[in-house]
Formats: sequence, structure tokens, C-alpha cells
Amino acid sequence: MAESVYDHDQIELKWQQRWAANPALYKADAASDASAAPKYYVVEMFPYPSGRLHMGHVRNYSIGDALARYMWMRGYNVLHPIGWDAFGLPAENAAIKRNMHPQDWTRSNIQEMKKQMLRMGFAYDWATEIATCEPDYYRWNQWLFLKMFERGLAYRKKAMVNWCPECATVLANEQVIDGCCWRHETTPVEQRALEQWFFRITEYADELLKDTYDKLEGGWPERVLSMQRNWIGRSEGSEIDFAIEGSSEKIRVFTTRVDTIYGATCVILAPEHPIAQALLDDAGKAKAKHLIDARKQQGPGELIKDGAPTGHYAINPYSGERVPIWIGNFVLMDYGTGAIMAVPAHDERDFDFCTTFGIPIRSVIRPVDGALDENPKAAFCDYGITEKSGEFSGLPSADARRKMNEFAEAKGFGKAAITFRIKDWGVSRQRYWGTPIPMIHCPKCGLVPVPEKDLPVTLPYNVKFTGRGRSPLAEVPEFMNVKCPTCGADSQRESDTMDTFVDSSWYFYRYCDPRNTSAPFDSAAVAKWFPIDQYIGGVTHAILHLIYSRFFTKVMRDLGLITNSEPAQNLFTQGMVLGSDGSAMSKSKGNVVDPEEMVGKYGADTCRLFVLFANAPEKDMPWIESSVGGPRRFLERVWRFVTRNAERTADAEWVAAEGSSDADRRALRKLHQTISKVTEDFDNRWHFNTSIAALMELMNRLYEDEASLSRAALDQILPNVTLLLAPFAPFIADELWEQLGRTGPAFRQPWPQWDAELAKEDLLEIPVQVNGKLRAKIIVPIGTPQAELEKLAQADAKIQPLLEGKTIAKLIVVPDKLVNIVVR
RNA sequence: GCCCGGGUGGCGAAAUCGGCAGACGCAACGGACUUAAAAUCCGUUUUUCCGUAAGGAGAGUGUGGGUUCAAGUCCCACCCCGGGCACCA
Repeated sequence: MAESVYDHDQIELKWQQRWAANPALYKADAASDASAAPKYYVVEMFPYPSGRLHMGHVRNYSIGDALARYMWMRGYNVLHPIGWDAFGLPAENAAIKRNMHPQDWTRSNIQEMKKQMLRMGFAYDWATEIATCEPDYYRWNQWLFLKMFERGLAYRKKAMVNWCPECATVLANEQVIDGCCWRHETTPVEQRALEQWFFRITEYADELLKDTYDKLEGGWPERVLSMQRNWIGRSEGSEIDFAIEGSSEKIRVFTTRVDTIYGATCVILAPEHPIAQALLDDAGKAKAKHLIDARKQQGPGELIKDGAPTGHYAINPYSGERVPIWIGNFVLMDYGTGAIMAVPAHDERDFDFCTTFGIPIRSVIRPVDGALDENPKAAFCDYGITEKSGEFSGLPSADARRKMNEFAEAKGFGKAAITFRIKDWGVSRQRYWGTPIPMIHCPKCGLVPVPEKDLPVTLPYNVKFTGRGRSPLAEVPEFMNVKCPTCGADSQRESDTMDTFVDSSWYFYRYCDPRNTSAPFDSAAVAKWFPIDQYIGGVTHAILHLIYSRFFTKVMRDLGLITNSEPAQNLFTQGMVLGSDGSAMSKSKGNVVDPEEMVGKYGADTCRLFVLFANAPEKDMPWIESSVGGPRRFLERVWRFVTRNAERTADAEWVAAEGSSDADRRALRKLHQTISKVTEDFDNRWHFNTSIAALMELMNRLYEDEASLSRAALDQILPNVTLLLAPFAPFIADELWEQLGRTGPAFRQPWPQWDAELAKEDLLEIPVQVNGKLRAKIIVPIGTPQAELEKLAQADAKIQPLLEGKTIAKLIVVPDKLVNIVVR
């Protein structure tokens, strides 16, 4: 075979067809006897089927694919599935804006994206493909919902939603832009209270937090863990009851600084607090409503503190003091108890609020080594020593907190308490394109779950999408009208659908048993594959998806469905792909690059190599298309080298060089060093940019000595180069493999082994420093002993003059590394 | 404000455990090949100064200090950029 031209289209289309003809190619081995290969379960976060693959996907899936192929070559039994996160708002927006049915739109997008993925050559087992919008998947969302309802983990309560008065509809958070509706940019969004469904994730808050330390540390990126810990936001403090003067009701406040309670000069309620609503007159209620709506419209960080007195008073249970009760916009209803005691002397926010409204400031904590500041200009928030605190005076903050908690408990007006920042997960969406919540509202029996045998509750197809009014499902009588399963009375279905994060919270379990019609999955099938060995996705999901799926795992464990407590042993978060302007690629910025264009021009192999070569995968990747020539030229060089050397025998020049063992030695040494380098990159840190750089170095070396390489050396070099390339550029690898006369897919060959002896350099260049400055280099055999290095370094022609007339104070010799002579 | 990342040539980046800073690639320039161009192959490319040259001397990883024989790497303080959270009591 002679050198030929690298024609990516011809090669890649040929292999795409061959692979498609063999669907078992990327199938995991179902056999589970002890002698079988060890399992490896690698999952990349499944995409939302927008219709087009974007560069972020290409990056994510190229990383995962390289890993999957490598693990196959290392002899593992690899499960590498893919699916579609197919429910969601964009489908509905498309319906409103372009009059396309969400289901048709979604299904055709899936077909389109699947085509693109096949073109990229990703090694997925398509037999496991799932789409969350199909009833055979979402029925198990409903089934899990019912199980959670049975256990009290799914419940209903009133909650605020964004409401656009113009559309007369509920808006998702992402449809609210600067406090206004996405379709009416001058209409402020209002807050309305609706009965909605929640998952009791707070029940698992402690375990979710604890396992970030006990189970995930080491396997998950530290920054993801720290984001989750902040999100869970565990906080130790006290709950204290303030009696309301002239009422039997009490206001319960949460504070982390009960030691400052003698400095409390008012109690502040969230405007929506039920007690506030009871205490306020009509004018006060109007003010409260104003505070609530205004808060939503203000961007984060710019809320100006506002509030009003209720005209009522509360009694400090420690001091017996009478303090005014206020409402304040900075007090959050859904954190703690929705009420605080304001201690302006020792809390910045309270200081701010109280100075605005002329509420007194009283210091009760002094610095450990200072005096009490009676007229503070700012809040003193550090721990210190209590003063003016009755019987608790003179104690360090920590002791005061403990004693005061004990006191409150003994007297029955309070206790030590732990509060979490994380809230129960609101799963109701007033939307069409999601999983119907399997509940029935019966006028007689109340809330009745849909019996399991009636699942799935399927989405009706004929629905009008006006973008107005309540949930679209509520307008479909055939869907809504149903007999109560308990008493048979005319009833209404729940018209809300589930948050799409429900779909993605357990999809990787379904992959293990994707066509099961009698359960979400077979427990034994899951036990075989879980936990996921490697989960890969964007850091954008660091909190929501990754905490919800951890929650689901714990719930499913407690339901007896699975035995693992965490879904993924290892998590890898890749960086974003940035546009040429350095900001995230987005349609609105117009800096999006379509992978398909690039694949057309350069081929999928080049495209994959390009995204992996640009930089380390966990870092954000700036998009500089002009550098794509590098990876492309590299593949061309590999192609030419392998094709023209595959059968080279009768070349006179070459025959003459047959004895040239130096070239062989150098080439083989580089080959084995490269195998070692690429293997280490896979095993330790996935810096594929350096793996590919190493392959490029190898090619450069091979070109240099090409004419002198022996047949024997080439017979070792050519197949190994091909195999080293296989995880990154599967098309060219399979083609070259075939051209080398081999059979079977390249990614199923054993991964090349390196020979440490062959990889070893025999001569080393050792830098010689004088006083830390590089002055000379000596060439020595590897392993030259310390004494010998000392002698050689001092004898060097460049070093000697520098030593003349000086005394050697110190001689540092690191064998095979460097010599440093310290002179005086 | 708090919590994470990060700052290295004209550009993307390497430097994995404190040991030769700039591997690999892009762009640029030069050479070979060619009637010519493209492609390809080979070479140069951090920077300043001295030298006709071979070569030599110095500086250099955001800034300022420190530890060390030796610092991009460790410590302290600060500046800038990106991301997350943001009145969480």
C-alpha cells in the first residue's frame, strides 16, 4: 500500500455505516459470572434535545467517549449509555411561538441530534436509549411520586409563584427577566400563592451534607462539594419564643446569636408571616403586599431595607423587656421561622435597618480584650464577652449560648435548634410538557393518588398553546375529568406537571434496565452497575441536578429499590466552551459555533481531537478556530506515515538502512515513553491535551528517523500508534487498523503496554548551577552516582572559572536531576 | 459581602512531588521543493543589553514581601479576571 491522501469524509462515512450495521459493538456484556471482566459504568449527562448539538456537548461527549474506549481497551466491561432529557419549557415555547406541538418538535429534535451524535462516532449502546418524555419512562416518575407520597415525602402546600397579569399565567423563573415577563418586558411580575407539590428533601438535608464528607470527598471536585454544602447551609442556633403583648400567640424567632438577646430592640417578621398578617391593619397589609412584590422585582444585592411597625409589642423572654414588632422586607419567610429578633449592635443588617427607622441600639457584647462600645458606629459581630445580660453577663459568647439554650429549654420558651438553608423542593409546574402529577382531587375524598395499575397518566395530545391562562392541561376536559378511584364521584385530575429535574434525578438507573415494564428497573441489574464509576458533565449542574439526584438515590434506597447511597463514585466537571469573545457561548451573544460545520470541513476525528487538545478538560475552553489546523495536520501526518510505511519493504534506500539500529532505538524509546505518558494521563488526570501533545512529539520523532527505521521497528510502531490514537480519533484508527491488515475494531484491542527498559533514556543532560544560576549542562549516563556528578560538574570547563578563588559552601546533587554548587 | 477557580510569550497552553520556565500547537518569519502558487518538509521565534560573528551577560510566570542551595510551584499581604451564592438571622 502506498501513501494516500487523508480523506476524512470517505473514511468517516464508511466506518459510520460499518458501526451502524453492528449494533452490538458498544454493548456492555450482560454476563455476570465472577470470571467476567470488571464493570465500568461511565455516564455523560444526557442532553436536552434542542435540535442541535453544540460545542459544549461535543466537549462533554468527546471526553466521556475517550474514557469509555480506553476502558474497553483496558479490558473492562463498559456500560456507556445515552438518552434525552426531553421534557421542558423550550418545547412549549416553540409551541407558542411557532405553532409546533411539543411532542413533534421534541421527537424530531431527538432524531436530528442522534444523527449528529452518530456522525461524531460516539460509542453509545443505542439499545439503552431513553427519552424522558415517553410514557414508558415518565410512568416511573409517577410511580416514584406515589411511593414518596405514601411516605409523606411528597406533599402539598401553598407557595408563591411568578404571575404575569398580562398573560394571566404562571411564569418559570427563567421567564422572568429583570422582574418582568419575558413576553411583556414592561409588565412587572407579581407573586401569587398557589397550592403546590413539594418533595421533602429537607428530611435528607443532614445526610446529604454528611455524605459530602464521608462518601464523596476525593471522588467529586472540591468546588462542587463546597457549593453543595453552602446550598444545604446547615446552621446551628436557637429558637426562642417572644410572647405578643395582649395575645396568647407567640412569635418564634431563629437566631445563631442568642448570646446577644439582651441587645434585641425589636422583633421583625417577614411581610408574609401569618402573625404579621393577623396583627396588621388594612394599611399595614397593603404595605406588606407592596414589600413582597417589590422584593421580587429588585435584582439581587440591591434590596433597600424597608419595613413598618405593626403597632404591637413583644416580650423578650430573658429580660422581660417590651420591644416593638415590625415587618421587614429583608426577613425571609422561608428561612428559619420567618421571624427574627433585631440586635442592631451586633448584626450588620439589623444595624442598617434600625438606624434607618430610629430603633434604639444597645450593645451587650464587648471584645475579649476591650470595653463595651456604648455608641457603636457599626455593628460588632465578632464573638466576645456578654455584658448587661442579667445572670448571663460576663460569659464568653459560646458559653452564653449554651447556658441560655439550656435556660430556654428548662423554662419552655425555646431550645437549641438547627436550621438549613436548603428548602423543600417545589416540583409543581403549571406547564404542559412534563410528567403529569398522578393525583386526583375528589370533592368527597379530597386528595386521592392514582392507583398504580392506572399508570401512566398520559399527556393528552390535543392541547391548545396560547401562553395564557392556567396550566394548559386544566383546559383539556378529557384529561381533567375522571372518576374518583375511591368513591367513584366526578373528580378532577391534578393539572400540574413535574419539574424536569425529577426526570433527570434517576435516569442513569433506568439505563441499566431501560425496557422494564413492571418496575422502574430491576434491582439486580442496578446492583451490577452502581455506583456509577464516572459521571461527567458541566459544572453548571453542580447544585440542582447533582443534589436532587443524590436525594433520589437516598429515597430509592430507603424504598428498598437499591442498596447504594450515592449515585456516582466519581464526578468530573468539564469547563465551559467560551465564544471567541471570552464569554459563554449563547445564542443571544451570537458567538455560537455549530459543530456540524466543523465536522463537514475537517471531519469528526479532527473536531474531537481539537476540543481535547485545546486545554485541560476541567478548564474553560476559549474557542479559537484558527488553531484547528494543528490537530488536522497531525492526523494527516499520522495518516501518511502509517499508509506509506505499512508495507514498505523493497525500497532500496530503506534496505540499505536496515542496520541502522540507532534510529530504531530512538524511535522505540519515544514510542514507549509515549505509551507511558498517555496511559498515565488516562489513569490520573485526563489531561488529554498533554496526551495528544505527546503523540505529536512521537510523530515528530518518527518523521525525523523515518528513512532509517527497520521493518521490525515499524511493525511495532505502526499498530501501537494506531491504538494510542483510538480513544481520541476512532474513525482514522479503525481505518488504519484495517489497512495494517488487522481485524476487529481498534477500540477492542488490548491497550498498548510500555516496556520501561525500552523507554529509559541512556544519556541525560544534567543542569549545573552555581549559586542557583544555570551555568552549564553535563551529559551523563542515567543513574550516574552522586560522587561522580560532583566531580564532573566541578571539572566542567564552564564551571571551573566560576569556582576559582571561591570556597564551596555547599554542594547539592540530585541524581538524574541537577547539580547546584553554592560558593562564597 | 462570602465561598470557589484562575492570572505564564503575539495567541491556546505545558511544567504531575520545590529542581533546566515556555513541551505541544496556532500565528508570523526564513529556507528547501515548484515555472509559480498551494500543499509538504526543514528551521527561527520570551525579552533586554554587549558582540561583525561564534558567543556572552542580565531580566522574566499579576504586584510587594518572606522561606529555601533552589519558587510558576510553599507562606503572608495586596491587585485584577471568571464562576457560584448573596440580606440565610
